[in-house]
Parts: sequence; C-alpha cells; structure tokens
Amino acid sequence: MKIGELVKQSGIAAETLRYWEREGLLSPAGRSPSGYRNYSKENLAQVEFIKRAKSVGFTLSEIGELLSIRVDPESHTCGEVKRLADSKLRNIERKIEELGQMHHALARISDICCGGDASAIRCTILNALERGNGRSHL
Amino acid sequence: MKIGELVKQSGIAAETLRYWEREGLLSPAGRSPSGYRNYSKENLAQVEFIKRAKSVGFTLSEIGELLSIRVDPESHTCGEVKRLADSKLRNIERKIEELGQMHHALARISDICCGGDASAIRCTILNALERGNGRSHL
DNA sequence: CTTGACCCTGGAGTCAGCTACAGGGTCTAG
DNA sequence: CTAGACCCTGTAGCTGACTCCAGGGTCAAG
Repeated sequence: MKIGELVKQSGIAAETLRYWEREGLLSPAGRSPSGYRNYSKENLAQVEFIKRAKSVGFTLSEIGELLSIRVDPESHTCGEVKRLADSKLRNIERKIEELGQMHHALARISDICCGGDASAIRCTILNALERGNGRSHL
Repeated sequence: MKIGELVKQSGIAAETLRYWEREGLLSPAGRSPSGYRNYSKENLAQVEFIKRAKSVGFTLSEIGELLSIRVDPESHTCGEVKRLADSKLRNIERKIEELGQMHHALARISDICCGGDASAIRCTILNALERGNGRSHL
C-alpha cells in the first residue's frame, strides 16, 4: 500500500511516517518504480507497535531499541526488555512525584485565596510566590 | 549589584538571567556607564518570585502574566490570579492522570514478564506492544 | 490532454527554556 | 601596564517529535 493508505489505516500523518523512517523506526517494504513508498501488512503492524509503545511513554529512540529486539528476539532476552520497561516505569514515577509536589504546593496556596473581585494587593497566591514559606515547593 | 553577584545570590546562571530579560521577565534597575547591568534588591526579589513560580509549574509566559499583576496589583483582582493558578492546577492534574495511565498500562505488561535470561521470543511485554489488548493504554 | 489528487526530496520552522560560543570591551589588583 | 576576571552583544545550537513548505514528479479519470 502507498503512504496515503497507511495514513488511513494507522491514523498517523504521512509527514510523521516519513519522519519515523528518517529516525530509523520504519522502513517501507519497498519502492515503486517511480519512487513511491510501498508498505506491507508488517509495516502496518510495526506502526501499531510504535503507537502502543508511544502510548506507554517510550521515546522514539527507546522504541528503536524495542524494535531491534522485536525483529530478532532470539538474540535478546526477556530481561533486556523488562529492564527497558522498568527504567521507563521509574522515570514515569519520578515525573508523577514531581508533578504531585507541584500540585500539592500550588493547591495549598491557591486554596487560601479568596479568588474574588477584590484587588490583588493582598492576594495570598502572590504573597506566597513573593515570600515562599520555607518548604521545598513553597 | 552586577550580574555575577546576582548569580551568586540567586543561583541562576547569568545566561539565564539575560534570557529572562529578553523574554521580558526581568529588567535590571539600570546600567552602568559602561553598559553593565545593575540589579537592585527588588530585582533579586523578582528572581526569587520567578523561581518559586517555576517550581510550582508555571511557564515563563505565565510568569510574565503573574509579574505584570505583581507590579500593579491594584488594577487586578484575586480572581484573576486564582484563575491562573487553578488552570495550572487542572493542567497538572491532566498530566498526572496521563502519566498514571501510562504507568498503569506499562506496569501491568511488565509485571507478567519473567525478566529472565530466556530469549525474548515469547516476551509478554513485546507481545503486549505487538497486539494490544483492547484497552485504551494497551 | 488536462486536471487534480497523490507522491517525492530537502530544508526550514515550531515549541520551551535554556546553553554555548565568538569576538569584543571594562575593571581591578599588583 | 598588564593579566585575568568580569561583562557585553549577537548568533547558533540543543532537546524531541514533529510540521510545513517549495518545487517538483506520477498517476488515473474524463
């Protein structure tokens, strides 16, 4: 199938598919005489693989590693794959933790703000940002 | 004080302070005859304000808005400030939610992987990425 | 035979928030 | 007077994942 068909089947933009190809994630099965990319069923499966890997947070370069394992799984171990997954999990946990701290700090200073039409001169949010309060995130 | 002193007092790199200035967040109180930036105590306070606002997740352009309220709070209301804070809170919540879903999905497929030295041919993680399983995030 | 949809390449631009020069001027201690 | 620390501007590069564009070739329908 040509790229337009793959776009329809996969929901991924043509520019993006070509970008993934440049990044080494997706090689079309072949080319037509006139240079048009020809994609196979396997190519479509690979695009779906990439989409799923993206949806759980892998970066394109990590997906590249996963794909190289996928094409030759005999030469790799479960352990390798699990290490990739678990390091990504730790990574996600760190981000959640950071965001949680931000949320906690911001919620605390926002909660005590009246939020009314009074002038912002004594706004507690502004004051908290102005002075901090000794804790790490405000 | 000159920029090097502000760097010491604030812990923010000189390049970054100049960058913030280009972005309209921080204007030095003045310039020496030779063109060196002169920073005041108020400038230092402003840098601390920016640091705190960053630490709770505001972007530089949002911080710009907060700063413009800060310099003229009479013309603004608590409500304005709280709306900024609350929209940022919703924003953080969305990101946490997204990451939580990624974490959930990835943990689920990682947990059932043996992680051993066996070849990756039947690796459950790879299989899950290959086939999906009908849920939104795998 | 032409129109319009489709495809190609290569390169530049986008977002945020820096960071790193290069090539110069200034200031201060000895 | 000179060495070295400091400061200036302007420009370019970095990250990641696209996104857009110009300028062209290809293909099928009518």
